[in-house]
Amino acid sequence: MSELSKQFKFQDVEDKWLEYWQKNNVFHGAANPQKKSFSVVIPPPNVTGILHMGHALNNTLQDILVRYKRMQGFETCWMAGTDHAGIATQNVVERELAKEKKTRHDIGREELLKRLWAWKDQYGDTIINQLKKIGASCDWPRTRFTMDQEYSQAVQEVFIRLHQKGLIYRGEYIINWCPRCQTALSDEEAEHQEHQGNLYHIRYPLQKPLNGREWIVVATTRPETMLGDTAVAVNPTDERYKDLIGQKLILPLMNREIPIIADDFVDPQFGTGMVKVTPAHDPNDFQMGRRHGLSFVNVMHPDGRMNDLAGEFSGMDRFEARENIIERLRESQQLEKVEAHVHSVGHCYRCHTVVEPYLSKQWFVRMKPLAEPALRVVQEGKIKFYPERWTKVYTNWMENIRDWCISRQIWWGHRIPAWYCAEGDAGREKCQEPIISKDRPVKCLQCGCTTFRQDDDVLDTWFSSWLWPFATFGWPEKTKDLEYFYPTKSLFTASEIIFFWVARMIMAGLEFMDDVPFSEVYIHGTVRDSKGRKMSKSLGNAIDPLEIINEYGADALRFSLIINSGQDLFISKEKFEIGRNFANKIWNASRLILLNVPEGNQIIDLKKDVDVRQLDLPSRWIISRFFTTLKNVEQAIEGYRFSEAETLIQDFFWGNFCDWYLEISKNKFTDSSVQKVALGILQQSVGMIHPFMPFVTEELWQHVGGKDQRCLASSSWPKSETSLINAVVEQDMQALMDVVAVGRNIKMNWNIKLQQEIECQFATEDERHVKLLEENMNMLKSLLRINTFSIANYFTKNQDSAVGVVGRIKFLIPLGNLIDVQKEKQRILQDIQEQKKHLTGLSARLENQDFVKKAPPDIVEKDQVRLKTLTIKIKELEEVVQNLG
RNA sequence: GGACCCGUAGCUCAGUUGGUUAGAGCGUUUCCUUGACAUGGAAAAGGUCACAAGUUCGAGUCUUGUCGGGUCCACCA
Repeated sequence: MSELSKQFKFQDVEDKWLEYWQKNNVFHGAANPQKKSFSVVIPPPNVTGILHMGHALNNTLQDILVRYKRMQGFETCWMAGTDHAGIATQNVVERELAKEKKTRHDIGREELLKRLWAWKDQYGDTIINQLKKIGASCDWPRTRFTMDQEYSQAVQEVFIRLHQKGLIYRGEYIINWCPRCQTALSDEEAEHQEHQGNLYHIRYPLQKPLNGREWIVVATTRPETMLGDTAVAVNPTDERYKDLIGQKLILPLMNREIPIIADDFVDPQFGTGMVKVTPAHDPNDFQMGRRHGLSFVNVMHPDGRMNDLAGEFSGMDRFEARENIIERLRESQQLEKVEAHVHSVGHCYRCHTVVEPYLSKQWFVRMKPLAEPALRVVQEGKIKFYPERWTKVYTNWMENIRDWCISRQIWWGHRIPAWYCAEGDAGREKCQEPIISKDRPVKCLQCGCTTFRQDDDVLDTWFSSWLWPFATFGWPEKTKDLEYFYPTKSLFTASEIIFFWVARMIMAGLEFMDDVPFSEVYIHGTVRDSKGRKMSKSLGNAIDPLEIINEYGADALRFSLIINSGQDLFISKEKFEIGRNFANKIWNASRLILLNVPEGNQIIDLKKDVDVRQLDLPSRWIISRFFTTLKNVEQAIEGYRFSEAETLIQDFFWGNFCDWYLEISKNKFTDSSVQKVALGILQQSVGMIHPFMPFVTEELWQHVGGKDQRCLASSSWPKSETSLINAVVEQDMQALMDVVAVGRNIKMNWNIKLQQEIECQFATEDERHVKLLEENMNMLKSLLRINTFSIANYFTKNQDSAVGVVGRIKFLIPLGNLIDVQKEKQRILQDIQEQKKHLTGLSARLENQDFVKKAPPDIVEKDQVRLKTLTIKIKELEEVVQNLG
């Protein structure tokens, strides 16, 4: 058998296996009626994306499940791809353009698109290649892009269908406007953050003084919008202002006459109880404007500068205008006061500029009809969230859903399939409604004109992402793959994406496929640094997964990320040692076995190829432990408890197999049954660990997996053999391990070297224990270095021995003149005291009639047994003290 | 304003439906290079389970409140 290096050199194997898996098409899945299907779609990263820890976590989780299912024999497809990420990508290319001192308007739409596609061709695969490095077993040849030809067809189809159903409309409303990106955003794309601002109290003079009042005071956080005020509102029930309703005010700085109106919306408690109404710059004011037939005065350019309707402030940036307006009001004594005021301000999720509520004509999706079925499938349990609490977040959003603004004033994206005829553009009343069509219309049915202009806007990126689970399989065509792989099984994502993507995919799936897009949604945490801050490039606290792969290996990255994953993950570089060390441990355990097992082995079936009844206790024990672990690992994976699965694996492989079984077996490798068991457990373990650490296991499989085997990635998951789980064996072995541990403790206590041989005397009243000790004395000898031993029923009086007690097994280790009798006595007396404390508690509980009567009988019985054992133990310890003299 | 999560060893976290003397990894201390591995082995120290009240025979676990930390939602002029 080939020699392994002393350490696992991940550098030597990772690329080799990536290439092998790829070449042999191991990750490809295709419609196969003979097998059950298992499919997952990747959350498509932005084409502009660079792999960060969040991606690494997200994709490792998916990969564990996908590899596990593939090994279990499912026909597996993990759909890969990227998202065109409209605003983000356009921003990147526009920044490049800016270096040439040009804007997109200088070069025009077509030229910009050319550059965008060129950028995509050059850099678009970056993240895909990075994902491959972590071992993600996606069906890579299928890799889709949300602006692929076929995918775009699906997007247009969806737009047209929804429009036909009356679920898409166009209209003038207040939307979130990013003055920097110069586009509309959806409500989800405006991130609200608490902001320490001011509440400005401003005097608006009455046209005619009334009841001694010359002015009224309004409070606002955005004084610049006052230039577009067309009314001031009070609550109709507010006694203070009843007489003012219907009066006129003179808008300061603009000298425009505006009315005082009454509206229920106004909260008399807030501010002064009088609200300035700016219908073109605030969603509430917009509603009031509609209710009261006010005019809509837009005072801002799309780039956030004040426009011609802003009078003397025209041309100023909105925040500059704010300063100037306040200054002017102060000068004219119309600024009554300024209060500090914390309120939340929306920011563009792409460039973090403060968004402006802005009046403009946009396209919207009517959401209520789509939300209702999507809500139902979750309530009925057809889709489950893990952890379950996210159900509530989802439900809450769905129940309060608002219409979705889907048009964007950028150029990178799916152009809206709406066409305007020349007559309509010229103002012809009947031709105002656009024609919805994939292709340019031939003739306007209203006026007969043949000149058309396509809508300039493109669709929100998420308007294509929400089709991902079926558009990637060829929808609207009824492809075999679509039929076979839809619906998918699981979706893995972070909580921020629930509204953007998860919720909308569910709506789209139900609307267009008449079925849920997936049945289980796993929400994982956010990766943070060791101080709990979100990892970000700008903070400079990000740990680059690729750097970790270079330094510690991909397996280490994967294993360490998952085992640390709780709600959020707090990551520092040292944490990746966990995975590196474990990979190395697996490697070296294999090395030990390979050095001792002859070449040419087959895969060992621990049930058929080994007769368990012939095996010694440690072998039966490790087999039982393996199948216990396997069962628990399976349950953990199925329950999306991946970190638990890894803990189970590590406990078994390191804590049981390496620390005990291999230690015991080291000197017994001449025994062919030991060879078989050690190799068999190793083979099965390597399979069990593969979904978590694909590289080291695949490499080892070539050495331990026998001849002519398929690669591990396409092999079978270990077969569960619960009949080989044996609780009695596990208990017996545990007792012997405890003896060893207590014995080592004694040695350590008395400064006896671990490898120094000792004598031992055992005492136990239980015949079974006597047998157990005698049969396994060889094992104890090798682990405790027992020289001679005897088994007695009673200890004779001794002056020179340390004593250990494990359950009902008691043992003496003669120490000769090494022992300090007083010290040993002291130690035991202390132990007795400790035990007595527990005894007191236990007997108090058992004397409590309420406990005896009300607690379940098995619990009471357990405690009674415990009491008995403890009593004997104390008695024996006291005996020992007496014997010490 | 509403909803949610977290608080267990110096650090990061486990702790199933309430039921032994609350666990692990890292870190710390002591010992050990004997051919699988020092990316290793052995042993040890370290906890009033944030606090308070309640339910219960029994609470880290359930309820309520308090304090501390975090997240999300909302038409917060």
